[in-house]
Amino acid sequence: MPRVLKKPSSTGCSVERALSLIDGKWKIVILYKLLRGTLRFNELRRLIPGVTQRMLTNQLRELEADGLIVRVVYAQVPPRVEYSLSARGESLEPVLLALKDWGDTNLSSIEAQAA
Amino acid sequence: MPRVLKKPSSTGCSVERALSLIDGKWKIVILYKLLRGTLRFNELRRLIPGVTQRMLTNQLRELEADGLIVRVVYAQVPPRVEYSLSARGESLEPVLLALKDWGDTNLSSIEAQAA
DNA sequence: CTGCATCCGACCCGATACTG
DNA sequence: CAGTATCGGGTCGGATGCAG
Repeated sequence: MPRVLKKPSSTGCSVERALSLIDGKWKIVILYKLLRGTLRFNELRRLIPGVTQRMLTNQLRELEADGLIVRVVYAQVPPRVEYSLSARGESLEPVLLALKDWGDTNLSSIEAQAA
Repeated sequence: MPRVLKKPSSTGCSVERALSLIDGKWKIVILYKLLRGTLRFNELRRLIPGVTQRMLTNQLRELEADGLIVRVVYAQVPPRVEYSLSARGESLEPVLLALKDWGDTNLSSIEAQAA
């Protein structure tokens, strides 16, 4: 497994470094979905149309490695894995909500213009 | 110039679509730097260590196409091009500030843990 | 159900050289 | 100063198949 340094990070300002933790095609959406509570793997998959299981796994692993989410595995058959926000992940709530508010307010006009 | 469809977008929820406007390696940082006021091309370049002029140009073009920034060219020698936030770009301020606050608060502990 | 391994194409993005 | 053009490698990410 590569799992190499994709984040040399410490490039610049705090915004830039904060960004490195949530960059990735799906991380913010995942975090946003988890705001409402714990979700299982396939529940997340259904909530995020377009994500492949490979990418979902990858992004979840990175979020876990960065301490933003918690992964709990129940040793049973069938397997059951639950993902939830860590305290640190929850601290991102203002950012996520600000982004959603902005989207709700501005997306329609922007998409209309772009078309 | 390709400038093709890199954003099929309209994939899912509002957060996801909002995200598509600010994804890209440098967009959020650029927007954040412009919060403080108008900047010229090379000023931005100096403020964002690590960005290449190619990427800076690309990201500025996309931000302009999405109506988040305004590009003003002064016909003179030497050339002078100024970038500033559009009204829509300024409306992102809560998001950008929330992200910076989060970074300031949590980055040190996260980076300590990661190490 | 929840993954991991592999193949493989697409594109991102850096380096470099050149222009008005 | 503020770009554009081109080359090329590295990575992202989709599809598929297999496993516990």
